[in-house]
Amino acid sequence: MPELPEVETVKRGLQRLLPGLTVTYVSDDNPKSFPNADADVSQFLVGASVVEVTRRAKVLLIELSSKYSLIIHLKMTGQLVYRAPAAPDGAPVQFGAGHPSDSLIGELPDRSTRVIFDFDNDAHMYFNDQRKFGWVRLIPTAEIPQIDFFKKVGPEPLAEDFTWQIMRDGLQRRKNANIKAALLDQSVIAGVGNIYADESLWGAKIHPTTLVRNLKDADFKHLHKALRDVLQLSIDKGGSTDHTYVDAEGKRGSYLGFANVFRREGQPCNRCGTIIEKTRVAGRGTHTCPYCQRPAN
DNA sequence: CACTTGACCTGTCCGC
DNA sequence: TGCGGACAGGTCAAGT
Repeated sequence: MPELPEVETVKRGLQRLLPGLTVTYVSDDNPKSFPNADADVSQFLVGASVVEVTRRAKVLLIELSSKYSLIIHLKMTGQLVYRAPAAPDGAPVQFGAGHPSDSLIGELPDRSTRVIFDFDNDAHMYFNDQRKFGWVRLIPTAEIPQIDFFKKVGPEPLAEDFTWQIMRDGLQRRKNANIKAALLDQSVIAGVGNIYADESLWGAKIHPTTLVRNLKDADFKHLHKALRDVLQLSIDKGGSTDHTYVDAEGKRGSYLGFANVFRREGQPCNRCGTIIEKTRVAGRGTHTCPYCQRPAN
């Protein structure tokens, strides 16, 4: 579910809310969701305080004062929601408290809650995950760079030094694959998923089945700009919410209201009016304008 | 090695 | 209304 803009939105919310808070208790209902939440590591979790919340690719990192960090992957349906304690009558509502009016989710925990973190200010953070693909792990902060995923993950597409040439050279390692599969490859570019692959290819007027080896420099330049623009726009809109994604306060993102192709099959293209089609490319639902994005091979 | 496909889970939606 | 099957935004492992 969550791709780079969604994880970035969650990270920003948690970075405002968590630093300085101390973990007082952790419970989990599913060993898969927090495979090493046992006595070996809990001593580095309970009693530790949050130093900083960061993001790399689609992974959240919560650095703790114990020299350990929580690593969290939301995968398809994961949520990480902070709830402040209910305000006493007459007291001002705390930032991060439940917002019944605009929150997508209600009472927590609910049946998708897998892990609950309690903090010393009586707030809770809920890791919810309907499909149980996501996970939380606690590992020494110094060992993070040695994890296979971080060793092979590609560059951050919004980094200042992510030039179109770097993007071209990375994608050309997958020269015989189609461009959609290459964009989804986390070792080529970090954080791109199905939504922003489709949106950026529409922006660059490239058909998703086009083989990477058939793309020209002009295509890579257009794709580079389209990808960065669409990721930044989505972050500005708080990410995309289809049905399960919410930010750190349980609120939906509004990017899908600005999407040009994703989930718009049967509707007219915003550029030329041709009806948007949905097909299957690289094993994923894929949205294109058949006029703007004509297959090149 | 490069590339594609299936599996992991649960919930929802669509057609019969 | 009920039921089976397809599908869902991510990543691995296993297959060709």
